[in-house]
Amino acid sequence: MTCLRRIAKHPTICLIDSSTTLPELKQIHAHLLARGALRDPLVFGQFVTSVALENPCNIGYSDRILGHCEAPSLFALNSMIRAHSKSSTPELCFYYYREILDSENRLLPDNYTFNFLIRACTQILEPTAGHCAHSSVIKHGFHGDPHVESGLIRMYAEFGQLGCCRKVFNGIPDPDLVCRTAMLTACASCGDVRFAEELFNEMAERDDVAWNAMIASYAQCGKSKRALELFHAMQMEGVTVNEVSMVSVLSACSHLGSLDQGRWAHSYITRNKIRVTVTLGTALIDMYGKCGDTEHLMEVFWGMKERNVYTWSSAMNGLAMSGMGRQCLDLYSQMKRDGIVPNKVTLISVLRACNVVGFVEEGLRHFESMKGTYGIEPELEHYGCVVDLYGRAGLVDEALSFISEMPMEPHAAAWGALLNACRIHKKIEIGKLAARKIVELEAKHHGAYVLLSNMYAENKTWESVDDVRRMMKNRGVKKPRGCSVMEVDGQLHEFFVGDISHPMYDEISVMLGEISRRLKLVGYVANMDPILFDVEDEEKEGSLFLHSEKVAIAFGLISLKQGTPIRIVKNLRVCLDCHDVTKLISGIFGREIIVRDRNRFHHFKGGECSCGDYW
DNA sequence: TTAGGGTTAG
Repeated sequence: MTCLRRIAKHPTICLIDSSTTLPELKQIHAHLLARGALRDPLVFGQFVTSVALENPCNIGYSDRILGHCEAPSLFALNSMIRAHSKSSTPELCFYYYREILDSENRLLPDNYTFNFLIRACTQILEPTAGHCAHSSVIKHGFHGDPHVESGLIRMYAEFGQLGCCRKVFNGIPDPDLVCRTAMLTACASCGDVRFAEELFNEMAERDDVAWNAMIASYAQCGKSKRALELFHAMQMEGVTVNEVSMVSVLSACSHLGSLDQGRWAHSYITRNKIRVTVTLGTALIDMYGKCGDTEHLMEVFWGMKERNVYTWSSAMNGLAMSGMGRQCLDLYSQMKRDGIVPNKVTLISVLRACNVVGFVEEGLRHFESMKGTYGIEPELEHYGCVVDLYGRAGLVDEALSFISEMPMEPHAAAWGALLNACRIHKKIEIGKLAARKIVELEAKHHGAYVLLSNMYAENKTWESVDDVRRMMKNRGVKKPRGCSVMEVDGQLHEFFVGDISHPMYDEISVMLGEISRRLKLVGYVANMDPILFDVEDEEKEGSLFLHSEKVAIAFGLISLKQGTPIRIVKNLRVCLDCHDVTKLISGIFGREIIVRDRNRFHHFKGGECSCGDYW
């Protein structure tokens, strides 16, 4: 097909490809002009199209050629809209659309025009322009075109306007598979995964793309288990699995922190010779990072032939999460040496890396470089990282003045970072201020109450602890239920705080007793502070030993053979007592325990934790 | 001679 198309082109135009430079283009252009070839509208159209599409750097050259052309064809103008819709200048599509409408040779836009124009509106995320384009579609009678309709569904989904997606979809008398799949994705991305499911179930025929769309929808909305189940159903149906399916599967494994299933997915890719594209490689890196396996993360990373900014950022994020700040910063230097330009996401990993190793000066330098060197405007997340950076280093006053000088309204997370620092460095007054600010911003932010109460408790000001508790109850603030997940033989086991429903709870209970006995032998005294702020379950149970990660560890000790690390994923931050106990268990039982909490990994080994007791 | 649905990092 490609061959035929290429033969259809003028032989000189066939020389233009993605590596063609501007001087080479000028030569080709001069050659065609000298032979009068460009007088043929077909050759002219092919020429501007190739110039604009083959190498995005040359779009400007096509713009200039078109500027000198008295009556460009619809094909040439459509090609320019198409090229700009994919470029960094999608707004120029509207200029060319206007050129069509105002053309001296009375051109009329066709279905191709609208298809490309809709893509441009999607690209620039401009709902007003999108609605105008939609009106023009109707005015010119192209609303029945399936290419245009699916484009509109995608566009409205990007705008988050699910109602508009529905209107378009419901207006199609007999939507084809492509439109149904576009609608399925639109629903899921706008938060209605149930309707997406309904559409999927109603499909009379489903191809690999439809299956991939449904799996991706589950993975993206956090229904990771469901995504994996659907993937297995897809295999059972004999539908071809490709690299797109595997990206979503890996993303689900990352979310679950399920290393066993992630490893299985990796071996599936190898066994089935699935092409490891940049995207798939990045998903593998992300999976290993989020499962705390930095060794395989680096193995995949260095094994990749091509790496983009996503690949580097994923690897850096994985290292930072595991507390390997130095390695993360080394990778950052290497990335820049390789000519990859960092973006705002990369910088978050850089700042977090500085955080975990306590490099305040270096962190501030990178923060400054964002705008100064890379022209990236720091966002709330970056400011939050700097507050954390100061706070962890004990520079609480500096953290406070940094927040006060932020160019935008600080968000709850920035104050939260300060509050955490105040708790650790025992700065009650600033802590109170931070907590008040958080509650002002988010009245039901349970973390603020918990940290504040914790701080009072450590300071032994019990009346204030009671006040905070009362405030929480009056305002209906509830701490989310603690949950730890661990995997044994590919099976996920969930443990909720105070939950005794696990079928092996009797054995777990015996192991908890054994842990308790051995902890006492080494002189462990329960750190009772955390119990003070758990106004819900844990207090009622009256025992810190019901915290979900302790139960999960006990289960790990009895169900995983010696030498196998115990890997746990927790939905909240690890509490002080669990952290102390886990360190001790790792020493007493000689087990490596890896806990992923809400923020990072804690690698417990030989009585120590990789976070250095700062989290 | 040009088009539509599914995939990656905070």
